[in-house]
Amino acid sequence: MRTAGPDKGSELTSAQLAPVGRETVQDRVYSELRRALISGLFEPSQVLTIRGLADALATSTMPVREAVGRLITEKALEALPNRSARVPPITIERMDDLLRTRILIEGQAIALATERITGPDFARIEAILHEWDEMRALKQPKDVDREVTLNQKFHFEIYGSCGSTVLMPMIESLWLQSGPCIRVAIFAFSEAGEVDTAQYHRRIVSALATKDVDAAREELAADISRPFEYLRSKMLAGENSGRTSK
Amino acid sequence: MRTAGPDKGSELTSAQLAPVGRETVQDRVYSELRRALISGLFEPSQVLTIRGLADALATSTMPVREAVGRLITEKALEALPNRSARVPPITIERMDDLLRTRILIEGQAIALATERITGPDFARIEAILHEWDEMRALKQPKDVDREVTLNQKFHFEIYGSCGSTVLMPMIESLWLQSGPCIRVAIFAFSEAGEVDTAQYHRRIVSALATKDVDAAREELAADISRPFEYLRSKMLAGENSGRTSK
DNA sequence: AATTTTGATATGTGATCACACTTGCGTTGA
DNA sequence: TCAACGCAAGTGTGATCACATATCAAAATT
Repeated sequence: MRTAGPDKGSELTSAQLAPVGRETVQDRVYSELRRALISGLFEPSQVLTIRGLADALATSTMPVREAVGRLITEKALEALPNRSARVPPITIERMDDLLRTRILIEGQAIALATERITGPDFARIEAILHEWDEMRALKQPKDVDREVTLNQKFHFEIYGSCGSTVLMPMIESLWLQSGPCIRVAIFAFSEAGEVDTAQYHRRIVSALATKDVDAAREELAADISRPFEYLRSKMLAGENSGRTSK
Repeated sequence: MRTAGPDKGSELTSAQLAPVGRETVQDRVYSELRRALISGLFEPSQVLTIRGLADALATSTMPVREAVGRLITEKALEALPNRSARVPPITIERMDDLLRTRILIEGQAIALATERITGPDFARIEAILHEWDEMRALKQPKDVDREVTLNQKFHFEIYGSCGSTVLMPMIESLWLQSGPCIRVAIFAFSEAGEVDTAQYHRRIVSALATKDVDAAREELAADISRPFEYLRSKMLAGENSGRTSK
């Protein structure tokens, strides 16, 4: 038997060989679509067809349709009456709804994390912030993808310390839903004078370090709100001129 | 064309015929499994096989596997390393986690609903409470299924008034996850001297009627907590004797 | 010329088949 | 007698096919 269980007295120990852990095609498709959605690769209101995605991902329709179905149940995609799927359109109401809920839930997560976070967690967080500083030091043309990824890693490193297996999937779902908005906002940020995101993150870390629950909630809310508020004002400004997502 | 769109000048208007809205087999399977889970038809730690469910539902494996996949993503089922699915086991930690999160989110929902709820909503809620009274008046052998269903209808009638399309799916997911626990608790309630659930519900309605947000949160939390606290004490009592779900 | 009809293309859904892996039981060996 | 081996049944996964429906464009009719 070649299972991961420890073989009692012979040939190989788990110290030498790590279990390889098979990953299904469906999981890869699901992860890839998740990544694309959080990074905002798909634009709001864009229609996604199963066969189209299958071709793009170089696989058959089977894993894609199951992944799309899963994404629809967590509201990362929207089911059209035709049974097709599209990435949900952006409306002001939906953005307000998302922001309000994210502050509630991620605020709770960081409150729990404040009381549980330990040294190694801080080390990992500092590593992420350091990576951010390096990126900014280079002053290269804004790498939005990298920025989005680092921002995500920073937040989830904190949330992961909250110790709640119920909150985590909810937060992931919320990020999935707000992914498209965020991308648009960050692009806008990059165009209109750079605001230092790392500064907001450092204030969050400070609150965590002093175990100040209320401050952590506050700073986190400020960090989350920023892109939403910016996008909100931008949408309100160009409301009666631009197309508001057909 | 036989679409649902209004035909301009001829035969039938939508006033006469309502769109039938085709329902796929997959949707029916999904709904049925949801219902079964919320009602607690499956016991914790029970393993569900795709072919087994397909046979029980008299369909092929295809709709079942997609429905099961969706239920796994919303944590209503759990993916085993064998790639099979089982209903998640009950642990004290998980129950506490679920309860805490439910109070947070459903509390927010009822807070929003308090400020938006209108006359017709109250009428529907009263109808549900009335139905409950009728059921109890008959003093028939406790119809646990009916009780679970009415309790669900009552809560979701309220939450539906919160106006948040982001909160609603989360609440549904939470109910899906706590379904098995609740069922066990309600059974225990029915055995050990009846506590009047309707009384708790009436207090919630009172708070809603007077638009007292804090009171509504409070009463709702009390209503939600009851079965969890009961089950918690019961599990702690029989901890070192019974099997704690392998 | 405008509208309706009709046909082709595309898409989602469900069923069936093939394959890899796991699991369990029966057999065989020491 | 007991352990190891091996075969068989069961299970999830992915591909392909068949079918109903939706969508769009061209063509025919009014």
